[in-house]
Amino acid sequence: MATLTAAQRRTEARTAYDAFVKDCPTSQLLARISDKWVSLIVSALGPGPMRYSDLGRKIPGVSQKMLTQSLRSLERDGIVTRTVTPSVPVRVDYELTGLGRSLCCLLSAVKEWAEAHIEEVDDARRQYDDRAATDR
Amino acid sequence: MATLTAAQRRTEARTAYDAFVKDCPTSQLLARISDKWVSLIVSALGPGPMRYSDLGRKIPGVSQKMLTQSLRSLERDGIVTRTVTPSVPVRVDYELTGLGRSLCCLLSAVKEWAEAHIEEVDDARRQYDDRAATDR
DNA sequence: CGGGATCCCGATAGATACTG
DNA sequence: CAGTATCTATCGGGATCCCG
Repeated sequence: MATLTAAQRRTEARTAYDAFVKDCPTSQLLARISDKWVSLIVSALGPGPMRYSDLGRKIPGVSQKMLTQSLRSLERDGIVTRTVTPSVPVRVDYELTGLGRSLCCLLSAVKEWAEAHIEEVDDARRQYDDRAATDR
Repeated sequence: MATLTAAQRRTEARTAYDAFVKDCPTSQLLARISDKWVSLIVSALGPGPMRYSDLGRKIPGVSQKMLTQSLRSLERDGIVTRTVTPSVPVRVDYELTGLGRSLCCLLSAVKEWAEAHIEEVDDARRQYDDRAATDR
């Protein structure tokens, strides 16, 4: 049927596609754990439980907002536990669950990969930039 | 010196801190590869080279903009190669480099973890949400 | 026509200030 | 100490335009 405009066809395809994406929530989970802060937090919690402020200090450049937000999602996802000790002042500890520990191994591996290959990547970047500069 | 205001002291601390973060570019690299689209793209390229449009079709929900942008950074970082075949129409293939393949193993493992544990996470979410609802 | 650049806009991250 | 509130800057998504 040629009476459909290109825009209509695109909209239809998109609708069908959105339904498909909803059926496949793995993408959502992958998006969550592929988050920059999440990987840093989970790696940081690997050795053992930590307090909120310790996490903030250990993780370079995280804002309180993102720290709180990431920890909340991780708690909701059953990857960390949040333990409040009602002393004065309050003390809040975060710890990996079993699920979290199994994830920690993988994310730590990624973190170590980054540390191990940072030089190669840096070289590649310089080459790329030089090339781009001379190509004009 | 007590003549510094709290704001000044904070600014100083921040300046020193920024320098430290710049000295530690590992965070930047980790941020790059911990990106949602990057992990999907690298995993998708694992089996072999792919065309731009095939990637767009294989990866759920990626926009052209992010696809292009992510591929450019990955190319710059020496993780993928971009090969243009000047036919009509043009054909552009992307392929993992050796560096990219070493990363691919790790990211695929993360992706598989997500697929394997999606149910546990879903259960945890439901529990968390129920708890939150009844806690009021 | 495939691959990509551009513009516009809503969503989201970050900095800062404030609070139980 | 462990957050919340608020404001702004940046980023992602969608539509549109472009070029070979």
